[in-house]
Amino acid sequence: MSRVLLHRPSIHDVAKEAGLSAATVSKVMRGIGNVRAENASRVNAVVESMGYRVDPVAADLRRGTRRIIGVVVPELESSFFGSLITSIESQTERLGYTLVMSSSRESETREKELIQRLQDLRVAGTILAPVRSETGSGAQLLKSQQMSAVLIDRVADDRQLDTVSVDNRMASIKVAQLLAASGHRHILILGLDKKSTSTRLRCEGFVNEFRQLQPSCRIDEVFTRTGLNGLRENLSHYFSDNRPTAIFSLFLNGTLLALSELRRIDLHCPDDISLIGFDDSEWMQAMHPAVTSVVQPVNEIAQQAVSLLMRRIHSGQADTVAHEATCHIEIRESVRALNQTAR
Amino acid sequence: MSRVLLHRPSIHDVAKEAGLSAATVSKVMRGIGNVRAENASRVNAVVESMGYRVDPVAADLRRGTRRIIGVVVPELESSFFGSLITSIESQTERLGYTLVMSSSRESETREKELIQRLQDLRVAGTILAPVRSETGSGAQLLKSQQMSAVLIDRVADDRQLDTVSVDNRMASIKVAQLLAASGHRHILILGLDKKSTSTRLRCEGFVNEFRQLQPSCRIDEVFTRTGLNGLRENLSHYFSDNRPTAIFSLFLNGTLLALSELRRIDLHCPDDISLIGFDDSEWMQAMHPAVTSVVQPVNEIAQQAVSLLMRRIHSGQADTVAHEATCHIEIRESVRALNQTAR
DNA sequence: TTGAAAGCGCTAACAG
DNA sequence: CTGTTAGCGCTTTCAA
Repeated sequence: MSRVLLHRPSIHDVAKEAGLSAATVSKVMRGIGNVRAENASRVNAVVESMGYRVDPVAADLRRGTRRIIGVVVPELESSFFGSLITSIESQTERLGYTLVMSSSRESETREKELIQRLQDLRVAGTILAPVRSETGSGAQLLKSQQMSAVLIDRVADDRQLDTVSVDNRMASIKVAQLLAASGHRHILILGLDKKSTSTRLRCEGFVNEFRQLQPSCRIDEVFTRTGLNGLRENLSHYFSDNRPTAIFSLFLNGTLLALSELRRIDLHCPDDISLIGFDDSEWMQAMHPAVTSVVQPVNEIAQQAVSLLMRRIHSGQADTVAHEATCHIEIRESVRALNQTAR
Repeated sequence: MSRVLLHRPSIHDVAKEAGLSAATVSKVMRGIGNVRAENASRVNAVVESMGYRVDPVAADLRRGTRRIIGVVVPELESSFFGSLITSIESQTERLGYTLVMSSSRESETREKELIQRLQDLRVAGTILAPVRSETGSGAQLLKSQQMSAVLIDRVADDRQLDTVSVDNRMASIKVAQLLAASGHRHILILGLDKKSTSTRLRCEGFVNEFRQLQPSCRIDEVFTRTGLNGLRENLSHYFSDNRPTAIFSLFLNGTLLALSELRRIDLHCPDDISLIGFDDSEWMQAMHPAVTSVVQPVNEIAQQAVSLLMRRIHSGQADTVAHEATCHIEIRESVRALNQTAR
């Protein structure tokens, strides 16, 4: 005897059709409370036939909670943040949260607006990967609004917010050890602007360790403030007078650029020069030579971020933790020992 | 005289504090209706001092609308979908919508679940970039639930849903024209599996046009069903007996792979062989040689998708449109004319 | 085991 | 111009 509904059925429509109350239907939907088996199955039948589905927004409103988590990243064009978000998504949806993610496009102003919007949405929690400029004004807002939040990736020490980052220094130390053990003495470090904390840590970690392992070493640095093309020019110029035996790139496109420049000046990798760089990419294993890289543990970062966020959401006050995930080096063909002697 | 509130202030808290009604505050917040200037500024003052912000979720509930748009893409790891989403985001947020995006991770099952979840959320509209398998079951769900939706990217003809795709055939025709005009006769086409519609169109478009322009041509094809590494093997094997004068890659990583393989067998690009490929990437212009590529108009796709979706949301019934955006070729150094004669 | 009533935070209709 | 009333769709007492 069901009338045709113009709009989607509400819990009351179901209740009416089943000859029960909305409260009972609600209990059945959530699988809790004591409902007579007979009534429960009647409700289920009606739900089925009407195609009823609980409106999570209305449910949240009533409950006074929002099963939403906000994520703000500086960009979505790179595979790093792409896979990070993908991983965060699978963590959070398992917990029943909906993700609202957006890109600040490296704009600090936009970052703040986005956080404000998340705050307006009354999200349960926020995961923020700050913009490069790192003045931390987004984080500031998170704190002043007392939002449950965790900072990831480009993270300055923070005493009020949980943070998850990668142990950049240790990763670079491992690179230094690898190259030193392979007999390299003359290294080129390739990077973009030197301002960001992670770049600085990667640089420092390498230089300190390498100098210690190979006191008679030479470490050159090629940086730029004018993007990839600027870096290419500097690199080109550098290679006109210099022949390091290994290149350590601090970011993905630097590795690609190095590959291209080596080609141009006809230096063979790894025969003439070794190459290792931060960030792994799908094509690296299919390349010739397959490229050795420092891989950031994206899943661990995501998993830690989500679990810290959950802790923060549920336990409110708690001591802040700063998790540092460990990178590992994916050894492939592009790094080779200098002197094939011995053994 | 304001008490300290434990929770965030509601519109009633503001009303009470301002000595007015919630309805009046609501009018002020939305900047509509007639409110005495004096009262309006009092409301604004209180709003300011209490830090009040409208709860868009509650507002939507009451209004019976959801200012949410759902987006489902097959993956977020590639820069294509990353920038597509970034572009969609800036379009939709200008219109006051919040984006809920997620990755189906190339899983058809997951795609359906995600759409179902968007339906549960009562989203105003959905933008779907279907998974590669293209059986269209996600699209089917969209239709059967009568959701406002538009399909993008990998799109089969659809009579019930608006679609936005790229004119793959025409793009490949342009590539054929470029290579033919440059005197090439022996071409290698590089691709992943040949099942997907866009791959097929790209292939067909090129082959037909090229054969017509250069009747005495030879077109080889190297594909694979075993990922990038499989493609590399096939490519390697191919080059042991063949020397085309140009390579046309149907996807981004293919271009990279070709570059690497050319390096391995010491063929110089573009002196010995020309290279052009689908999808543009930041590094291409910084490479040596800078890589000529077919660039998909991401912004146009996003803009069309959003405007078609809005039309669908607001005008409900309307004839379905299938928009095809035009690719352009970014000419750089990797393609060169064969015979530098004449002129 | 069930349902009536209240109300999450907001907006819309309408009477004053 | 303003306030009262009545919900949006749901969950949660709490009395029956």
